[in-house]
Amino acid sequence: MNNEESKGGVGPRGAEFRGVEARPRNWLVPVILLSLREWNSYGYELMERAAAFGFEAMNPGTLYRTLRQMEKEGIVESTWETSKGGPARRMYSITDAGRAYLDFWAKSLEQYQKTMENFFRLYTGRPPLADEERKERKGE
Amino acid sequence: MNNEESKGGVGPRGAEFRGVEARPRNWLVPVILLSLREWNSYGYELMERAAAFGFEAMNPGTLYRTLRQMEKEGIVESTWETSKGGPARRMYSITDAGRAYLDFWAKSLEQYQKTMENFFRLYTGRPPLADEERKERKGE
DNA sequence: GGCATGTATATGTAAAACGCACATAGAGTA
DNA sequence: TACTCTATGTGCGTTTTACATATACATGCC
Repeated sequence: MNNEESKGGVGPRGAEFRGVEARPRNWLVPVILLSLREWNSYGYELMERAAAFGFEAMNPGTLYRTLRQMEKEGIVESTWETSKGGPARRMYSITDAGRAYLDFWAKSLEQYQKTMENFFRLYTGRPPLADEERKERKGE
Repeated sequence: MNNEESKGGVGPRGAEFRGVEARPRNWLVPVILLSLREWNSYGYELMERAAAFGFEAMNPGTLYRTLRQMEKEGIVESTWETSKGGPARRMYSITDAGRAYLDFWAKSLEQYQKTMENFFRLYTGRPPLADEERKERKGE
């Protein structure tokens, strides 16, 4: 949130709230692994596929750095491909360790989905207390 | 993932995968705001409530620092409370800006929930390609 | 009194993740 | 030649977060 906007009292209503990014850390990793489980691919193509999972405005640097890191961890492997027309590509494929890692992510995400449902049950289900009730509770 | 474990080929199967944290960045913020929307509270109590939303092993430092940051941003406000027995508490309440912020978070989370459903549709719904098919696809 | 325990808040530091800007280069085409 | 599209990468600073540590009040117990 920007300071100049919150001063008014009501707060900002525009679309620009700072730090609201409703996806987990390293979300790119499971997305890449899921893509690679379907078919082998390379950075530039994976970037387009990632757009469908919340990475509409993806920075190339982030993707390529992530891929290198993943390879270092052994969850993907790559071969340098120079045969096709255009610039050379680094073709990636998922490893067995990568599949295990993806499974682990899936379990973790499933758990988190339940937590989010909890959140929404409280958020939508129970309306916030009226001013009077809140004031009493405050004195409590 | 640890290197020594991924060398075998199959990869680790234990519970210790590095960097898998399936909750969104700043998840603590909407959790606190939701709690404060119900009733005013203070750090120590908020910590216990956050446990129900994926913060079972919460570090106090993280929470208190987050609360201060949130106050600086104007989405919560606090008063120093010395009346009760025990150490003094900093009582927090949500502001109007905070409610707007929470609403924004909720929309963002809803969006992300759909993305996760997409993920699971691909993950569970469509089984991974068999080895033969993958090999063909690899050669393209 | 002295001491342990539970409650309550806070800082210091360092690593990891991430966004943004920028760099490099092959291939086709006008 | 110059321009564009494809393709891969590095440098750098900010933010987020985990972990360790510090402080202090209140209560009960010996």
